[in-house]
Order: sequence, then C-alpha cells, then structure tokens
Amino acid sequence: MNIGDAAKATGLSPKTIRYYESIDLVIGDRLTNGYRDYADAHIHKLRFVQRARSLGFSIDDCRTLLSLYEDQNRASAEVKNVARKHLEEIEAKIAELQDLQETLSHLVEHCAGDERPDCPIMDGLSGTLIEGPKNVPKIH
Amino acid sequence: MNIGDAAKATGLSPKTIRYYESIDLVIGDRLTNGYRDYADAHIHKLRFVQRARSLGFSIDDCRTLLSLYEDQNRASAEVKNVARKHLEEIEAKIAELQDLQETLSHLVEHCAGDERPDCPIMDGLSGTLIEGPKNVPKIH
DNA sequence: CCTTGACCTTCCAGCCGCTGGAAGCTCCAT
DNA sequence: ATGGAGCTTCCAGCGGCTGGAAGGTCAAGG
Repeated sequence: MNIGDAAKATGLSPKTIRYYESIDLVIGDRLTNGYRDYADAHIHKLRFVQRARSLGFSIDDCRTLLSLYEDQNRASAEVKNVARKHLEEIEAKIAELQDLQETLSHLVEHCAGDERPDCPIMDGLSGTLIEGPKNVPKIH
Repeated sequence: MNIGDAAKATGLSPKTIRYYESIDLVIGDRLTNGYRDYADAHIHKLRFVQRARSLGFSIDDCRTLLSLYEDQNRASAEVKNVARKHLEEIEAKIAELQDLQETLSHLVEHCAGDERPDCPIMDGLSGTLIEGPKNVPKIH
C-alpha cells in the first residue's frame, strides 16, 4: 500500500506520515522504486498514533504509547500513568481557560458595544484590573 | 528607561520587548549609544500588550487593540467585537478539551492500572472506540 | 511509442510567540 | 584599568506539522 492509500486508511495526510517517519515514529517499508510501502502492521500503528494525537497526546507520549502497544508484557499501570498525566494536563488547561473566560466575559458583558469610545474592556487592559494566570495559553 | 527596567515595569522579558519591536508592535526610542529608551507612553503600551496577551489575545489581536487604544474616537463596539470573538474561541477550546477529558477519563477509570497487560486505554487507541474532535488541541 | 497527469520522492521554508545562546559593545563601580 | 552587568545584533530551535519547488515514476489513453 503506497502512502496515499495509507493516508486514506489512517486519516493522516501523506505529509504527516512522512513527517512521522522523519522523526522515527512509524517507519514503513520501501519498494525498489523508492516509494514507501505500508503493510497492515504499519497501518495499525499509524491509526494508533492518529487516535492518540486526536486525544491530544504529544508525539513523545505517542512514542511511549507505541512502545507499550508493541510490548506484550506491558503493565497496564504504565499506560494508565501516561494517560492520567495527560488527563491532568487537560484538566489544568481547562481550568486556565475557564479563568480567562470568566475575566473576559465579565469585561465583554459590561461593554456597551456602541459607537462611543468608553469601554470597560479597554479600561481593563489599560488598568490593573487584570491579574490573570502566569502562563499564557495558546488557542489553535 | 532602558530595556531591563522596562521589562521589570511591564512584566515582559527584554527578549520579548525586542521581539515586539521586531514585529512592529511596540517600538521604543533609541539613545545615541544604540540602547533602547522607553518613555511612559511606551511602558503603558507594553503593559497593555502584556495584559492582552495574558488574556490569551493573539499578537494580531493585540495589534488591533493597540490601535483602538490609541484611537480617541474608537467605538467600543469594535473593541467588544475583538473581545467577543476571542471569548468564543476560548469557549470553543474549553468545549473541545472537555470532550477529550471525558473520553480520556472514561478510559483511565476503566483501566486497572496493575502489572497485567490488559488495558482499556490501549484497546481504545487500537480500536475504533474513539471518535474525537477533528482539530487536535495543543497543551502548553 | 508518447504524452498526460496523478502520484511519488526529497528538501527547504514557514507558521506562532517567543527563548537561548554567541559574539561583541557600553556603562558604571571599584 | 578592570570586571561584571547590561546592552546590541543575529541565528537557531521549540511542536507538529504544512506548503511549495524540483524532479522521478507509473498507468491510461491516443
């Protein structure tokens, strides 16, 4: 199976599959013409990574999870640790965003939103009303 | 006021202040020795940006907000639009993360987390249990 | 047999918002 | 005069891809 079909089978883009190879995450075979070739085992791994990524696991976590996936003798505790740590990060992130949401929604609610220049949002940003979280979140 | 003091006064790092200059966001004066020099107006702008960033506004939003900040005749509606749009992004992000949280916490809860290899988390990642969001979030 | 076009290959650059580090300059206190 | 702190510029790297250029390969149709 060449990379285009592998892409369709996994929900990843060919670019992403090549990228995963370049970082030694999932490496397919090669045909004599230089084309990549993916067997079922590769497809399973790629799909595994796709799912882990869609749950927000980092590439590094995926690496760990893949090696546990391959390991017949793994302890489920190891998997659970990785997942729980990630879950905690997500929960922390949610809390952080909820803080922002609260501050912002207060500001937005109190802004008339008309043609006049007076604006509590601007006042908030100019003044010392805001004591937000230290780490600025990124929205993507 | 040189860049180090400006950094202390604004909560930004000197690096960040230089970066903001490099992207034409906030530009200070220069002394004859080449050192940057910041007056009160610059400090206010930098602090404004610092607060906007800590609320999660993008640099581009900051650019817009700064120009509204400078504009005596702005309509508060314009500010409100920027803020509301950002608020909506935050809310969308929260919803997305809550989806992940739910999926992940189910998986984690059902994993024994002992020395045996059987693991519902792995089953979830290998199988088709997960139909997560399309856009993978980033946690930072 | 030749062309077309879809696929494949590699490599380099860019996204965001900084941050680290190197190399070199200036200033101030001793 | 010297040392060290702080300033300057420039380049590279973080994560996780994505876009695009330049070129090789393959299968179908004329």
